[in-house]
Amino acid sequence: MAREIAKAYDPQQIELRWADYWVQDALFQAPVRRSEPRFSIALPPPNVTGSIHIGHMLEHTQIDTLVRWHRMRGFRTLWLPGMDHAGIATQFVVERMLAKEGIKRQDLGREEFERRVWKWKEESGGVIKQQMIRLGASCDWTRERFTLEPALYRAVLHAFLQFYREGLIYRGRYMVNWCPRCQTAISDLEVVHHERTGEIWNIRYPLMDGKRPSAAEYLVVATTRPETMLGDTAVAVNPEDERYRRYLGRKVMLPLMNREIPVIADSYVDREFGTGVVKITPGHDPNDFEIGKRHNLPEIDVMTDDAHMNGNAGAYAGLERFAARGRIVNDLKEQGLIESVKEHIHAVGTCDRCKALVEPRISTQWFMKMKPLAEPAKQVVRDGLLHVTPDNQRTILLNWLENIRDWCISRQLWWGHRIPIWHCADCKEMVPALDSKVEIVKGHARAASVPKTCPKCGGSKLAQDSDVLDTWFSSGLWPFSTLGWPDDTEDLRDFYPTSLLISGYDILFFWDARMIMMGLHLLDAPAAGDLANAIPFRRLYLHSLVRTAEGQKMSKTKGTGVDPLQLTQEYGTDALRYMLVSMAAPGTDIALSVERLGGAKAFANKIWNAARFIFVNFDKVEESGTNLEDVASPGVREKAPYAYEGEIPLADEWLLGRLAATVEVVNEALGDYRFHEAAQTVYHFFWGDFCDWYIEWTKPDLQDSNKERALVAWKNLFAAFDRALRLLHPFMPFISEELWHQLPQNPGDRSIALKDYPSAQTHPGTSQRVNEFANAQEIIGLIRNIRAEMKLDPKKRVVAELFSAHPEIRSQVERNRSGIVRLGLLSELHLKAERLSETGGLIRSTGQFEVRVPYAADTVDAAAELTRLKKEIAGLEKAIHSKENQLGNETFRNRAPQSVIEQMEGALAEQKVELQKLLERQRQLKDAA
RNA sequence: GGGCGAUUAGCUCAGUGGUUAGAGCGCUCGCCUCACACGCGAGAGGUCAAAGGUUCAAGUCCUUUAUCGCCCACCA
Repeated sequence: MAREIAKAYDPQQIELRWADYWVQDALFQAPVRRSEPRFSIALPPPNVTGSIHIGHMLEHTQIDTLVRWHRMRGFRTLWLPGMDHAGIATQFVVERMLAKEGIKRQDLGREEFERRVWKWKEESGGVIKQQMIRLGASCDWTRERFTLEPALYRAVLHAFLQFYREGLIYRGRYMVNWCPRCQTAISDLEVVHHERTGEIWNIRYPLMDGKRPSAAEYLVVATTRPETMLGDTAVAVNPEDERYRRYLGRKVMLPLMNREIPVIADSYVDREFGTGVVKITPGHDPNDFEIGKRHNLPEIDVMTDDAHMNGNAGAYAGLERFAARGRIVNDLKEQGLIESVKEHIHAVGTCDRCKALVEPRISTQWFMKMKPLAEPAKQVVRDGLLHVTPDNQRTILLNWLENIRDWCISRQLWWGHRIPIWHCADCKEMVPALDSKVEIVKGHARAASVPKTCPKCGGSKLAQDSDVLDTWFSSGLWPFSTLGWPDDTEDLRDFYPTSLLISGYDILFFWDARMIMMGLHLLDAPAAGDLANAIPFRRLYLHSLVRTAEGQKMSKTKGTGVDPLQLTQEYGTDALRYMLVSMAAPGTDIALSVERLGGAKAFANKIWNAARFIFVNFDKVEESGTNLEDVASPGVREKAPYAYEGEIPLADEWLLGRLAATVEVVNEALGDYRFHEAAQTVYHFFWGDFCDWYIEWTKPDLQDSNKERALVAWKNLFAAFDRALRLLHPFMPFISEELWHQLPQNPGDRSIALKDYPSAQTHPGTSQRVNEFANAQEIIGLIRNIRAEMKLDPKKRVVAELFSAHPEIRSQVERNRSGIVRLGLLSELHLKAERLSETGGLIRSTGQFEVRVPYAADTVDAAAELTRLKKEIAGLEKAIHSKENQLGNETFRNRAPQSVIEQMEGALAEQKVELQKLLERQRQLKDAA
């Protein structure tokens, strides 16, 4: 019966089918509480802001490769998926959509707006899940989580209340980063600094002369933001600065505002910079805020939430901040108070999300004390309880933890976890939720144990804080909240700490560091000091970022983003996965390459066609009465390799040896996240070893008229193919699954993903036989080289001669004569008893043997051959000299390891023999000419 | 301003102190050989950014320089 192997490899035909199958049958549901070693990993939850991009694809491919690899090696494997509500980002997306209808969120009101965002979340989350399924992520969808679902809201409440009780969360009026577009405070991390060329204005502040500003005396201050001067409450000089000492205690007139402000001394001021006089605006500059505190200066906020000038801005009230700047500069000019304007390069802070210019501003917000939390985190990172790859990221992380500052966790948004604090309208007391219970109202969670009366004044007018938490607060709980924390669940006991976190290095501080700190703090308590079991992941791998072919960061707004689904349709998911993984060397970003993608597809195509070869040819065998079951059933495959006449055929043994070696390299490489190395090794095994040599070598055996011989060949081939597919599976899950199902399987075996990974210990092969095959390969290579050099008709069979001084090699050649003859396209192969003559033939040689194809004089370009020889001789001489030098060096002989010396001596001896041959051929060729 | 990284074949990049430094793509030559032209076979192509140092031995470790990136940072 003919197999159904389509003539052309068409990933579209197979991938969707298996993607659905894997999910429908819940093949990747993680079993609880069994004895095997476990491997658990939490998916970095994608934001529900849209769809999967190529960066997710890289991340998911790397995770999936490791997850499938572990699962196949017998680990009880959990990959827990889910999504992040992504407060500010999602709210931004929905607001933008509403804006197209001309609606603002305030028009809808909080409740209706939240309803709209939920609706969006359902759509976007659904799309992302479908994409992930389509891309073959082998996660456990039965455990899918969402950061805003009731169980996770409960975890947030629990964590918040604990931190609050412990005094690690506090509320206060401080300078924060304010995004006027998003109209919320944002954390330091969410401010992205950009170098921009702007202007710096030097402005004269007249000194007060009694009751009136002096016409002649003034101080010059510099500013890049003239609009903030309306909030100035002092000017400052360095206390050591002789130039200005005499002005201390005097006042200047703040231009435009007609406000007298003092000249103060503060060591913060750099005498060397500018004029050495600084205007102090405590309401709009973080440093000035600190100085203001030191000197008890008033703080004047001159702007509104949306960055217009407010009532404190005098005549400029109502103007947008940059319009105000223009007007102010103009007015100062008219009054002759601008001393000079210069171009100035400085870093401006922008909102990570919406790119608006961030305004430093005093505001009442919630903060988290980070220093106490950072200490244990530093410890686990420093002591290696948490293993970080690449290593340089470890330093970066430690550095950041060392310099950590408090975290502003409140956001003036509507989409997120509402802060579980109630404010008493009468006495302003803050009352936390009584416990972390949640109730479901209209399908969504909220705190259930709401305080009804104020414990301080007994008042009953309690209103919940209107702010929500920074989205990273809930993300920070992800590795344990998803497993049921704060309850002591079976999943939590079984899968926590997770084995590994794979994330992009761009969110190392945002997310990874916070998970470490929060996990250590919140889960440490029961076991008192047992950091190793509180840590949220034992290993951390920071993957690279995918860039455009030009090396630019991908960006949707610039249109340089790439849709992975589209690439999938064109090249296949397996090809895209393979391309990403094969380029994923730790620590280096990936430039997306269409060429590499094409190469990856060619690889998939190669695999497909190898399968076609096997099955199409087996059809012919089947016609003669042998069933597929007879040679390829799981039981038959398992017992391979099979021997013929008491000996395992050379190619079979060699191939299995290569497989074992490949598995060993793959295991080591994946264990160290060297995905590229693992992928390339697999590639060379399958293409080079399996297709180019093994299949080519065994073709005649498969058709051997001796039925027993043929059956052995088929059995070994099917077994090898099965193992090769399993080797490939973590990298290319779809094609390997598809082809694996073409083999007979036990009824209970539902997927290759649940079968064993090939072992490096099985049939590593004896070095003797592996070497024998390698020699045959080398001889064939020499023959082919001669043929190409002589420009022989590729179909023309020729006579060749072979000489080797080693009896073992001579007998090897006898044993493998037919293969050499066939792959070298020879008519005859003569084993000679003495060195081959250069005249009348073209010779290629190694230290071990030499091969000669006799020629008619006109088939070879003697001059070209001489050039080639000369070059080869030069290279060889160089190598020999360097070895002789080293070996002649006494210190080398004393200090180098014995193995290195022996290896070198062996190689030197061989190279010397080879050099003699080359020199002799050169001489003969010259003589003939 | 502080920190981190990169510089290797035409291009994109691997490379764990130890034989004459590798891969993919591209290039050259020859082949539609009954699995595959997304293929087969054979080749060409590199004073490893520069200089100095450590070492028996350096693409690999150290120092300096140059160029290009990235991250962090409150210099008006």
